[in-house]
Amino acid sequence: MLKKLDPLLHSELRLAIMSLLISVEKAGFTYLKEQTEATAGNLSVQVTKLEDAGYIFVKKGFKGKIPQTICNITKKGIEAFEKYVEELKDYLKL
Amino acid sequence: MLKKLDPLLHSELRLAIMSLLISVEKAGFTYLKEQTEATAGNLSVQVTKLEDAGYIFVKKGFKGKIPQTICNITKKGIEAFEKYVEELKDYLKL
DNA sequence: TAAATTTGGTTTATATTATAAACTACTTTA
DNA sequence: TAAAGTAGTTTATAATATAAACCAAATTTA
Repeated sequence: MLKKLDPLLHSELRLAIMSLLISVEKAGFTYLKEQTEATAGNLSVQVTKLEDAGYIFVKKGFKGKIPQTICNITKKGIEAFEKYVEELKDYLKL
Repeated sequence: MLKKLDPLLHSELRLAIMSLLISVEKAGFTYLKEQTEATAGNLSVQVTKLEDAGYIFVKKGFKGKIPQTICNITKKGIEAFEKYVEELKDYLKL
């Protein structure tokens, strides 16, 4: 039987964010925006959702005088991502 | 760069339908309903969307006196599914 | 140095999508 | 023949994604 997929990860943009954070471990808002080609508004909303879920950790600071938002994936986020991948494999016949 | 995923396949229920049809080649509405555990209404809507896209072919007939809807995956559907799997692999780091 | 533009976002409104509830048409069973 | 079951569709609503509008501060330009 196919398992219910984590709806928080089964979203193109949120999955892309998580995928990037799995690789780089830490990334700025602007980097994520460039890589995903999302609008700032959409990215802001989805980052907040991932943060609320405890999948990522967001730290706000400054790079010189310019505000900077840094995102890190959490242990919980890594586990959720890995679980999602395993569940999705059944759908994809992998 | 991560590719844009086919929105028609990036839906849990539609993906489940396609996944089942890839395996069995042909399936009745009731079989799909049992396997996916979807409500009939939701299933009906999603089947129609896949049909409209040309990803599946729907044949309506009768099993005795009882109406029966049979779904088959099309060549286009198989190709779209395979493309989706390849694109998604980048997200999943597979 | 004042106005315009850019950077780095958030908030809010709207469009899209998913889902469930209500309904239809027919059949079987009590 | 009334009630319940089968096999769905249509329609209304809830959830989600996305974009547009907005904000504050910094930087560039005239």
